[in-house]
Amino acid sequence: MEMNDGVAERDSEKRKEVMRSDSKEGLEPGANYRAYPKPLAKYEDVVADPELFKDTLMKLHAEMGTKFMVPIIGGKGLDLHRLFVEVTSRGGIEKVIAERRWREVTAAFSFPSTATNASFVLRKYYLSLLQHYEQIYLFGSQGWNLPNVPSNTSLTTSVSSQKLVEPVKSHPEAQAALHKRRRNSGSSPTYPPVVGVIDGKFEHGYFVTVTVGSEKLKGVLYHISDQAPWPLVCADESNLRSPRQRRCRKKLSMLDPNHPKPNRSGYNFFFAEQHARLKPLHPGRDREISRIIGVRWNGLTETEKAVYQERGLKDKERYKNEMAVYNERVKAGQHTNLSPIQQLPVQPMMAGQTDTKSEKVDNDVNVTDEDCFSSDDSDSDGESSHDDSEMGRSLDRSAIESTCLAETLKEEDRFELRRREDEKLGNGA
DNA sequence: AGACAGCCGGAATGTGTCTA
DNA sequence: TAGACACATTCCGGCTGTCT
Repeated sequence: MEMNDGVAERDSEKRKEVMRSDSKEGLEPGANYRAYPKPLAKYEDVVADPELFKDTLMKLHAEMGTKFMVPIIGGKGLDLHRLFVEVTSRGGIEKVIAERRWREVTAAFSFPSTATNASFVLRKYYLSLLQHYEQIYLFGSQGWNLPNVPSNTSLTTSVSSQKLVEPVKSHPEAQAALHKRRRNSGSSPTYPPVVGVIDGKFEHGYFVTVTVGSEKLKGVLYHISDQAPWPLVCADESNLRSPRQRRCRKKLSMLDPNHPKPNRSGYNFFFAEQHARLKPLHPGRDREISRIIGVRWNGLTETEKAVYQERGLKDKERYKNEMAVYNERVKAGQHTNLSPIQQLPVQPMMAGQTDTKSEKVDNDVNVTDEDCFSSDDSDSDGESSHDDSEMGRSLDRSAIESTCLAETLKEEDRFELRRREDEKLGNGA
């Protein structure tokens, strides 16, 4: 087995710590609370001894009254011990899913090429056969809540235990599927508003107080990723290198619809104009269009360029003025839509899920921090490359009911109109 | 690094159907 | 009913160029 993943090991230890401390005060036994059987061995022991693993796993299923069998994949019995080791050595099922490492896990089994959906099947079996086992032996969890409890009312439980409330729904794909179904059905459940306040921070997460409707709950948001614990913060912009991180930065600038749109250069205006002209002539050949525009730009005389550069200068001036007004507003403490992080609506989320594309999917009403701040994923991020059509799709998909995003869009629309008017004025002049 | 545009293709995942 | 398979869907980075 490869427990050479020191980071994963440390993560496990930290998760255990959180679970332990949390289980003392956070996971309050309720009507749906079920205590786990005591572990019969240490995690290290079951990892080292496949027989002990099998024995303890069967006993667990017997005690919990759940069905246990060795699944057949690709004509062979699935090595559950290996599956358990592969997954837990990567930090557990949640982390594997969140970090999209199922492929790695699947690769460890050398399934025949005919088993095309092996990773999907592996995950299915892990969830049904090993998830509780993982909770007990890896995380030291002492209990869990039965499904049917509205998941959004259970942030009082630890993050890890909360994910057990509706384990299937907690996973990105399942959430995506869920959302898909919701989209198809055209209906969505309504949840009470959830507002979270960060009480404190520790190395791998935050202590939070969450108000769910009229209920005040305390809990832990645990980030198990090796990356920055709060991807939306992007505090250190010097580290913003990858496109994903760049998008975080853009996202932040997009957050506040009152933030002036950065000025565009003369070339930007030229590009937009030429693109609109060339698009019908070269459908589906955008890269070529870009290249042509570049050639054309270089072929312009200084006088011709000056026309666009003048527009660029005007836009620069516009940006300068708007920024001055904006900065004054910020100084005066007037509203920008950029809420202090402590006041952000917080979606109950599971450990390691801060970077998954689907968590907001699970939230049809409330706005998650992801909706507004995600550095990643979420096609609603308004990435330049997925502009209008993508935005429309994403709205349709997930955020149409999101107050924050809807407001943001309204503001953006207004601003866009303003921008276009400016442009017209620029053209007229 | 991000602004402008938006399609392409790979990867991951979901879903439906067929077979033993 | 589980497994295998094919197809559909979704996501996201990359690509083009130049400028600020």
